[in-house]
Amino acid sequence: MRATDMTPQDKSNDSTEQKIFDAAHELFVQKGLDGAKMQEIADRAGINKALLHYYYRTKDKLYEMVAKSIIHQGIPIIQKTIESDLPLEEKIVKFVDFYIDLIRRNPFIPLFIISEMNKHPEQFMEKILPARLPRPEIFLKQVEDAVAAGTIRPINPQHLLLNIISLCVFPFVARPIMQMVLGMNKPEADQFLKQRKTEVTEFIFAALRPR
Amino acid sequence: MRATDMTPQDKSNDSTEQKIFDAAHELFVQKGLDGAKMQEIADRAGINKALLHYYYRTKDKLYEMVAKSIIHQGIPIIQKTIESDLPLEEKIVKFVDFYIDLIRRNPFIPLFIISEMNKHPEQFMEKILPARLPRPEIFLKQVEDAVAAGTIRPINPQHLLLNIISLCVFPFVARPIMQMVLGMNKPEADQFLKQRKTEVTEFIFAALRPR
DNA sequence: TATGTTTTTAACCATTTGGTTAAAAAAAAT
DNA sequence: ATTTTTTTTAACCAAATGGTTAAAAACATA
Repeated sequence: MRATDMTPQDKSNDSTEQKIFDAAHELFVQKGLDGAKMQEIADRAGINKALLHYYYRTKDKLYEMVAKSIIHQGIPIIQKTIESDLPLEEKIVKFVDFYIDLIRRNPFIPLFIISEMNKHPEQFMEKILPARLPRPEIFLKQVEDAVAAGTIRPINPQHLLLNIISLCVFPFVARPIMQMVLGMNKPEADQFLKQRKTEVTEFIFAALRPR
Repeated sequence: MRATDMTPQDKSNDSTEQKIFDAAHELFVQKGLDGAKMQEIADRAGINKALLHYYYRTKDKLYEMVAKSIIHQGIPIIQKTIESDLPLEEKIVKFVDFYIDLIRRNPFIPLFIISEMNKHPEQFMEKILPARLPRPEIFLKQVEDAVAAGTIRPINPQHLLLNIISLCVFPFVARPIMQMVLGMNKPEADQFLKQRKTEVTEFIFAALRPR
């Protein structure tokens, strides 16, 4: 059984193993490895705590499987887009489109990654992060070529990639405090974040327009 | 005694109270409220655990004082710049300059805020976040006026503010994974992050240039 | 020097935590 | 129908955790 076989899903007709996984997924996302407790996971799954150990052996193993599943929900979309042969402009549009959609539906993904990556760096890097990460070489080359051809303003490709990801991710990660600073209630903030896709795309292309 | 009276500082000739605060600051930053343990804090401070309670009464109170101190290290610089009467262009340059400097020296500030804000939302919002947050009204008005005057490309002021902050903060928050995706070692990543200030400023002004 | 106050220590406490165990119950195989 | 295997239960365990207590030590004052 691999991490990709066990993902969060609909709750009806669940096996005990799936019930545990779903409960753990929710609690690890909300409270992280240290904050989520085994008894709490058992309560949420509606099972006896000893079953956690029967099916997953230790808290760490359960956590690692959940964490891998979360990573697996986020990384392939980046990979598919960044590594594709689409023309640069189309690639940027699609990346922003897909990535913001993904994060709007699953804001826990970047939140979890950032938090746990910094709280448990060794465990994260050595046990959770997949061996194969998205490779940006095609994208970087495309940016270089576009700069050389004069179709975009001169810019360091790595900084451009980082800018694109920053603009997509950060607003969702910092949502609570940004909402307060901008004086928005929840529906207003929802509406505001709905606009991110077009705002980010426009901002990036404006920034890339040759002089 | 207020949170502003107790900040992390040089370790020589410390009072016991300061030693505790410094140790707690380090450990809460590294591991968060749930991950940092009182005995661990006492060990790091080189004191007997009972003193934690003598000086700070409970873990929660110690945490809240440390958290307030961390917030206090980050927010005033935003406030001072955003709320100043500087012309818009100069305000953006100074904001990016000061803010990236602050985060480069203290990457724990946004990391702590994002992580703890999402792990303990009620405690964060009700006990830690100051009543007075930076007010963006002057900045937003300046952007509107510049758009109306045609000195910058039409853009929603709130999105612009969010874009600026995203570009400044996110690379430091996501450093470990971005470093791996971009295939950099630590010195290379340090050098790369050194360039953020000019890259971000250029990117923003390019994005704002009227058509 | 004696007294009062503050700080520190070491032992202790009740609860929580991740994990174990053996028996009972349920499911599967013969 | 019986036996074997798997799943579940409830009780238990040792260590960890945040916190308490009373006495000793250190400091300050008269």
